[in-house]
Amino acid sequence: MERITKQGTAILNAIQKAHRPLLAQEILEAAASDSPGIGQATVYRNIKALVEGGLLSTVHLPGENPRFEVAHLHHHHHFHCNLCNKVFDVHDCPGDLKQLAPAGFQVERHEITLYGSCAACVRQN
Amino acid sequence: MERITKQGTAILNAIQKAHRPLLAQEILEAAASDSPGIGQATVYRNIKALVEGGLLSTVHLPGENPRFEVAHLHHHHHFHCNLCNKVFDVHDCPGDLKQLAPAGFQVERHEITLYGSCAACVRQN
DNA sequence: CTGATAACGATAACTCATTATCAATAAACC
DNA sequence: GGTTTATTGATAATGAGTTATCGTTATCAG
Repeated sequence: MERITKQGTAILNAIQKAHRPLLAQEILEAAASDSPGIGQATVYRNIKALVEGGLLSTVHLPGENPRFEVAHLHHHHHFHCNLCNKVFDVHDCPGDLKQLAPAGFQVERHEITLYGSCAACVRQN
Repeated sequence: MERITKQGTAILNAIQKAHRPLLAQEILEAAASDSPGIGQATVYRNIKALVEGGLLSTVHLPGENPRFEVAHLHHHHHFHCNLCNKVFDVHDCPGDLKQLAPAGFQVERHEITLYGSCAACVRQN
């Protein structure tokens, strides 16, 4: 990725504007509005380069395909809307969860996924 | 699954004795000690029937293949050991996490995954 | 502007977990 | 014990996501 291309710009823009983690498929669809006819191979190629370059981070939710968002340094979690299936960042955290683990276990890290209805879907129902 | 077979018994026994969620591969290995030469197709077939029958529940952790455990009714979470890669049940829970979500979002459910070292691995290091 | 070549798009290939196929085996009813 | 047929095991096939291939296009240094 040494050259600046219309497709590469469309892909990065799509992710930056979303403010939430996107599936490869969602990135393809969003980038296609800036760069019609963009191929999925191009999307995968660019995502891979951006992740390796540290600009994007990969978000794994249970039982779902990876999503990608602009790399944040701060600790955060995710919310999956059961109605629109979009995923949103959750910037709050209950804090230390070490005490949840059984005796003798050492907790280094935790992941929390919330499920429910996002604000937009709540309004529509 | 109308008939009781050596293989089916070995599979269910392996899962019941584990007291933790097992991958299909782990079930195959554990059942093979009771029923040598058991095929992976048999493991998948039996798992599927047991899940459909409600005896097993499927556990999804972020970015990992499904695991299977004896169906619990009570709410619980999971711990993934970074050293041995085994997954354990965590019976404690911080409780209500509704307040973590952004304004306007309705939280119905949550999943927590803890990562670190299990008691056995802590002892060995 | 022009040449070198990075990146693209279409599509084939790959990976890996899971499922289907089918002949052989073994439950379980008689 | 004999018969029926559900289940097994070996393996081929499937499916979904991702990656490789390769001729074409387009970026950009000179």
